[in-house]
Amino acid sequence: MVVTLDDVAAGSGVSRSTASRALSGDARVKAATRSRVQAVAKDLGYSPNQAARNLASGRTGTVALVVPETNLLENPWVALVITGVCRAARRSGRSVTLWMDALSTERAPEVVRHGGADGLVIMASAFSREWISDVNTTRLPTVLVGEHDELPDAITVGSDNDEGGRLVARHLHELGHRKVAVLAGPQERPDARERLSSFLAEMALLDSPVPHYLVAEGDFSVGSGLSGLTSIIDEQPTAIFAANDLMAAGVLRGLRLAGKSAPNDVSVVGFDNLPIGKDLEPPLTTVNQDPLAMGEEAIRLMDRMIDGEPVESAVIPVKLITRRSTMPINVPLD
Amino acid sequence: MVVTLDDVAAGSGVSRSTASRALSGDARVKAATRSRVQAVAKDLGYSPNQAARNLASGRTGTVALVVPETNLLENPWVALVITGVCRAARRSGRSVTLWMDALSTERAPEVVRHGGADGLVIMASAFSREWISDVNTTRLPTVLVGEHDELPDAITVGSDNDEGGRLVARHLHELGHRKVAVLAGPQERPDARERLSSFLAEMALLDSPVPHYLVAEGDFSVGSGLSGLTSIIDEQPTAIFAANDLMAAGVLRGLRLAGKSAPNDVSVVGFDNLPIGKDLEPPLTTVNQDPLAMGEEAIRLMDRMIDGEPVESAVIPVKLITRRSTMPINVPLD
DNA sequence: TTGAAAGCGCTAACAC
DNA sequence: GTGTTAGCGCTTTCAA
Repeated sequence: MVVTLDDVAAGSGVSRSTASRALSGDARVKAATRSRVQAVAKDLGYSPNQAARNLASGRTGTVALVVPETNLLENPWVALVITGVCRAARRSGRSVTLWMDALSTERAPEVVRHGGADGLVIMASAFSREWISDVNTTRLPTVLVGEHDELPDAITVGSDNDEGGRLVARHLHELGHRKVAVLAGPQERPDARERLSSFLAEMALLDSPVPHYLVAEGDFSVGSGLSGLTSIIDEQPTAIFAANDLMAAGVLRGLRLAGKSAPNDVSVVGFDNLPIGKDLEPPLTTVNQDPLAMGEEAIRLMDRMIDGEPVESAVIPVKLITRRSTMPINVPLD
Repeated sequence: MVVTLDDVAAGSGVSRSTASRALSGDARVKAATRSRVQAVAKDLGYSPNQAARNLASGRTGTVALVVPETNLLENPWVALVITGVCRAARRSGRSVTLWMDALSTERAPEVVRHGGADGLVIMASAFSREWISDVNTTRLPTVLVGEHDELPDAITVGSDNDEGGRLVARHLHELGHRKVAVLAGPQERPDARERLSSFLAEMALLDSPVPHYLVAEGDFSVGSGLSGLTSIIDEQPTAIFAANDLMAAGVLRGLRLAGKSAPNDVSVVGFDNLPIGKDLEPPLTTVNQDPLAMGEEAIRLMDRMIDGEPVESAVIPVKLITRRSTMPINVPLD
């Protein structure tokens, strides 16, 4: 509505095309011309009309970030991924459209399909079945944060859940625990399955296979940690591995309600390393994921895909964070 | 690149304009025509090119949501506001560009100024001084979530901090507390000032004025709750009002470190009603804000502003949530 | 190294 | 109720 490229061109005595090139850093314009145009542009307070630019170039400079609403509300982990995505997007000159939707199929795919964004970054757990076909028809570059069963060939950025599960097994084993219970995540999720299977595999390797009756399944919520606990506590395990921190928090609360406490009665390990882990009582031993790095990696891959370069899924390393919720067996504290 | 409006028009035997009107729900097209066009569009898999639409209409259908990165990381409260904004935006057919930036002045205002969005929703605490001039030059409709000193005339959506502070005062007074300490928020923030002044005013009304040496200032972080506690605990207050939940969490931790506990030794009240409050030990008495409602209200105001209607700042009610971190004085528990 | 010209796909007066 | 006609502001061949 205000200052257009034509104004800048006229003001600097060049054609519109040259002005355009100068401002977008085209190598072909003479340095003197470029700086003159830039000066005029700044002088006039010119800023490009994004819509026109998008229309002419066929690109939007935008990535759509699809997040399940429930997750952002309950799970700080998602906030970190978002942060990473925003940071990286900004660095590569993109803007981020936040799509906190994902559950109603209607609008999102449509808007996204055309003109909304150059690419899609999706929190895998946001995926309903319906979405999948849409993502497939959409020929947009897509990166999944976390794996998803329905899209096995997708480009993903994941944590090393396999290594994570094994780290926990080794840690508990080293502390002397031989009767260890697992509160697994929802087994329809690949990450939850991997944490469980790797943990069980490693325990078996360590000659301490975990019997069936010491395995329960939750849904990654605090509440399911609490209720899941009741189904295994009677077996008197000396340690419990909860497949995420929220369930671990539920376990700790449940133990308190049952008049027991960690780590004296039972050692407890989580997974995620959410910020709240430090503030639990006792502070939680857990597996650190790096959601910030995952978000950044997602954008890195996305940039590549948009430029038509070949890319491969990425796995971000994890590490064990030892805090006070685990302790060696046979060495009562206090 | 693929199916355009012209294709739809041709396919349904109408002009492009009619097709356009039919698809955008213009009341002037005959119902029969509309449904025919819509059918063809669906059939062809048409979806509108957003950029072209924006360019032609001069609107983007987008609001930019500006959030300080640190807040999203540390403060779940912000996640709730974002959720509210996204929900409401979706309902009114807008998309949300997340601007997790705000600290570097450079790019944000420029991109936002032209073509990026129809309006700005800003978390007030994101505001650096530099931003302010930019927001003023930008003639974009702007809604602040929370007040900001530098923009006293802005349209804002705030919580009723005044009422909140008074609710806390009355609650503690009713429980019999007469020696109450305050851990205030950073006094450069209007909300922090209001919570403090209203609390002090109400205590004075109740004939229990709070002396200077029982007032400390923190920065709304857990750490500052912990350190702030040390400066008041020697005075042996029977209750502490921390001006947000994060500081209250710090206070609880500090009390434990000092070998004391809430509520037996000291009652503790927070402000915000963050989800973690329930999981603290003991569960935290606090003032509930409704960030979800704030986010939604922000979009409601924004829609109005974009349509050129007059709007006024909104204040969202608060209420006291009583949990176990406060108890009557003189009645030892356990 | 620069300019001229042709759209990108759509909306919105303005006629009919 | 529907068609005609201009652009929206920019990028991008294609020539020069």
